[in-house]
Amino acid sequence: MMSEMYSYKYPHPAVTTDCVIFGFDGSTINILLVERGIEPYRGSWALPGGFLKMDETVEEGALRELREETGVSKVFLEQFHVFSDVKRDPRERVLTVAFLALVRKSDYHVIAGDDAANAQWFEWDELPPLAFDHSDIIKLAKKSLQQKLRIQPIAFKLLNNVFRMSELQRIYEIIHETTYDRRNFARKMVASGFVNEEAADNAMSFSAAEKPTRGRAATLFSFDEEKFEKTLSSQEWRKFPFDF
Amino acid sequence: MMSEMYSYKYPHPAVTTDCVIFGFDGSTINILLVERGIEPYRGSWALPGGFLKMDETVEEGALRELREETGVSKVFLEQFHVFSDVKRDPRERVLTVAFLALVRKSDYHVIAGDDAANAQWFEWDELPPLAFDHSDIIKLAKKSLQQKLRIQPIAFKLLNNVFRMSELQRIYEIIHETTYDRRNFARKMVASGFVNEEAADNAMSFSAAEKPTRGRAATLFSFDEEKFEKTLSSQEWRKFPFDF
DNA sequence: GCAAAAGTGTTAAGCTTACACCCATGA
DNA sequence: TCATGGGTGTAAGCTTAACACTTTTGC
Repeated sequence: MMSEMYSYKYPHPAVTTDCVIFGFDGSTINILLVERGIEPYRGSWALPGGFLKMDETVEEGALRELREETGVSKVFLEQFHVFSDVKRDPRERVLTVAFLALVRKSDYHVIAGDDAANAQWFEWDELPPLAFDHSDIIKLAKKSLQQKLRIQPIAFKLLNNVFRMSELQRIYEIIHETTYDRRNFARKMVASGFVNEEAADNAMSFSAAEKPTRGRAATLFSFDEEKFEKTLSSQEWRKFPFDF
Repeated sequence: MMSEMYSYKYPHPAVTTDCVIFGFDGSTINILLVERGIEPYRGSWALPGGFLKMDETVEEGALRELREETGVSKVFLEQFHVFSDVKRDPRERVLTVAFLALVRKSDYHVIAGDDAANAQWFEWDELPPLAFDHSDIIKLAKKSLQQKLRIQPIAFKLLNNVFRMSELQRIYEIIHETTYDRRNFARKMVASGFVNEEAADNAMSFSAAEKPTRGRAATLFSFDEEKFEKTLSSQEWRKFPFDF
C-alpha cells in the first residue's frame, strides 16, 4: 500500500482544471455541463474538468480533459482564475485552475466521458444547481468573458469562419447585456478594417452559417485574423477597434 | 522520517505564490525583487513568494508573503496567471500562482525576509537576470497591468489619496508606452466625474505627494472611489471612463 | 535668470447616436 | 399575405486631438 503512495515533506494540495465551455448556436450562448457519475456530488451537474497530471501544464491538462470529453481540439482556451477556498472540495484540499473555452456549438459533438454520466448544453442564464463552487466559477467566467470581449476580438471564436453580421451583433448584445442599432454596429465593425464582406460564391463554399428559417438572405462576413494579428504586433493602433 | 511525510495516492504538485509588486515613486514604476538566500538560484534576484499553506487560499498566501517581507497590509493584490511548466523548478514539480500588487512606493518599507538575502526596487525596464521563469512572469504581469488599466481604475492604487495630475498622467504614459497632451488628459479625467480637485487646505492636511524639486506648485486631485464603486454597481454606464 | 512644472481655450475633424422605410424570403 | 430578417443614409451632438504662450518656483 505504502509503495503506491506519493510522499512529500510538506503537504501539497491537489490541483484540478475546470472548463467553462461557451458555445454559440446562432442565437443563444450556452454552457456545457456534465452530470457527475461519481461521488462526491454524484448526479449533480458540474463543469467538465479533472486532476492535473504531473507531466502536463495546466493548459495541456485542460485541453486533454476537453478532448477526452468531446473530441474537440482546436478551440480558444484561456485560464482566468484559480479557485482555492480551503473547503471547496469535501475530500481533500483541492485547488482548481478555471479555464474558459469558446466554441462553435455546431462543431461540438457532445459525448459523455469516463466520470460523467451525461453531458448537456444549458442556456447560460438557465443553469441547474451545480456541484462544488462551480456556480461561482461560472459567474466569474461570464464576467471575465465580458471584460475580455472589451479588449480582445474573441467574439469571432464563437462563430464560423463566415458569419452573418446579425450573429456577431447577437454575441455582443448577449455578453454585454444591451442592444445596438444594426446599422451603426455593422458600420463600426466594417470600419475596423478586420471584418470583411465575403463574395457570395466564396461564402457558399464555406458552407457557412446555418440558414435562418425566414427572411431575406444575409450578406456574409469574415474576420481577417491574420491582418489583425499583424496590426496588433506592429503596434500601429492605440484603441481596441471592437469596443462596443 | 516517514512519519513526518505527507502521502497521497496520486502525485500532487507543489504550489507557490509569486508576487510582482509594482511601486510608483512619482516618476518611474519599479518592481520589488529579492535576492535569494537559499538554493536553488541562491544569489539570483527573484520575485517575492513562497509555498502555499494548506489552511489558506492563494490570495491569503500571497498576502502573507507580502506581509512577511514588507509589513504592508492594505494593497491592491490580484492573481493574473498560473505558471505550470513541468520543469520550471529544478527541485520538484512546482506550479505558481502569480499575483500583481500595486503600492505607493513611499508607503513601502523594504526589509529582507527569511529566505531573502536582500530586497530592492528596480526600474521596470532595467531588471537584473532573474531566477526560475520569473522574467516570463514579469513580462506577462506588465501586459496584464496594461490590459487591466484599460478596464479598471487601478492607476490610483499607485498614488497617494491626493496626487498631482501629472503623476497620474505619468502612470498612464509609462504603462501604455505613449504620451498624452496635458490639457486633454486632465480634461478627460475630470470629465469622468471621479477625479476631483482638492481644496488647497484639505490637500495640505493629507501631507500629500512629495514636492517636486522645482517648478510651480500643482493643484492636487483625489479619486472618488466611493462614487466610482456606487456608479459601477448601479450599472449606469457602459463605457469605462478611464480608457486612455 | 533660467530651467522645470503647471496653468489656460479654441477649433477642426472624426466618431457616435438616433432614426424609418423598403425588400426578399419562407411559412 | 404576413411575419421575419436584412438592406440602406443622413444629420445633430459629442468627443477627441492638435496646438503655444504665460506664470510660478527653486536652484
